[in-house]
Amino acid sequence: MPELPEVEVVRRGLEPRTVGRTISGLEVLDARSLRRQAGGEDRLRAAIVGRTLTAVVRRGKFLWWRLHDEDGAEAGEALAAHLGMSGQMRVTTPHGVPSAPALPDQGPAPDPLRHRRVSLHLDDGSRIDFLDQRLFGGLWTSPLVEAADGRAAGLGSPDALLPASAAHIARDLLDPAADLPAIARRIRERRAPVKSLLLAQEVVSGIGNIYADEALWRARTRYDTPGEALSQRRALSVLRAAGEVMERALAAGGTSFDALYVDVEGNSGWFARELAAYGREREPCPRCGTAIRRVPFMNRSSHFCPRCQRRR
DNA sequence: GGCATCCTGTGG
DNA sequence: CCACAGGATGCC
Repeated sequence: MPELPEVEVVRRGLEPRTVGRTISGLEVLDARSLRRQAGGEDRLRAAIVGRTLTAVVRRGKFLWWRLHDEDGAEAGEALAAHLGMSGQMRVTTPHGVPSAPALPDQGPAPDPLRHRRVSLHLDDGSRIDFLDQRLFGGLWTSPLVEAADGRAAGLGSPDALLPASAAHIARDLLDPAADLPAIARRIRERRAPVKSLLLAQEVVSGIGNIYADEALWRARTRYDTPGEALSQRRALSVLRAAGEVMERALAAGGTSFDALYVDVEGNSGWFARELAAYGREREPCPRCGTAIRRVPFMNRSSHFCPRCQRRR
């Protein structure tokens, strides 16, 4: 579940079901999901089994659990997770899988545990399953470091500690500590197309291909406008548009095109219906009626209205 | 800073 | 068979 709103939906699902529980076991069905774990499965198991999950935190698309030892001491490292293109976190309880509905009118629900790669067993008998069709995501531990500005590291914890492996990730647009004028200035220092800057997680995090196209549509700006061609005002308007569209998507439970993108109970989000540009090639622009175009961009696609989105 | 690369799967 | 898919990274 790729972009910020979908990851935040997962974080909110995990929080009440995992915080305060202790990890009692680790099951690795596919070691490729541990690619980022130094020392592999054995080291991961040694680092997490017996420890208690005390917070679930998110910055951009990175998630992590804070860990405490049996004696209550901070463990000094986090259990980090990234969902990649196709990762899911699913919670199962001792009473069985909490039903797995997909989108409406989609026929029979697929096997809810297809592509299960790693499971965490918790002391209350529940299980967190990490599912990942394409294996771009994963789980790993990483030592905690202090955020450069000393502010809360992400959503879900008040302190400034974050995993070293996420320390290069900028703050996201739902983070109260994000400095929008400063982000806008960084965008304007660069010649690269504004869309690639929106996707650069070290500039501003959480935005992916869907919400980049949606933000640019809302701000009436073309994907290939050079960052340096934007006024401060327009750069800020693009960032505000991105923040707003992600807020709205979060309120709708995220964007789901198929059963790959679901919350911890297997439910889809409903924001796909509200997308104006992404995935709407040849459909009329909701603002001016011109057909939305799709063009190749950076090994993927950009969707835009050729009439009301301008280079500026 | 742009591009291939890591993967599996679906749809035409 | 080919194109395409919500991402991050490592390498010129």
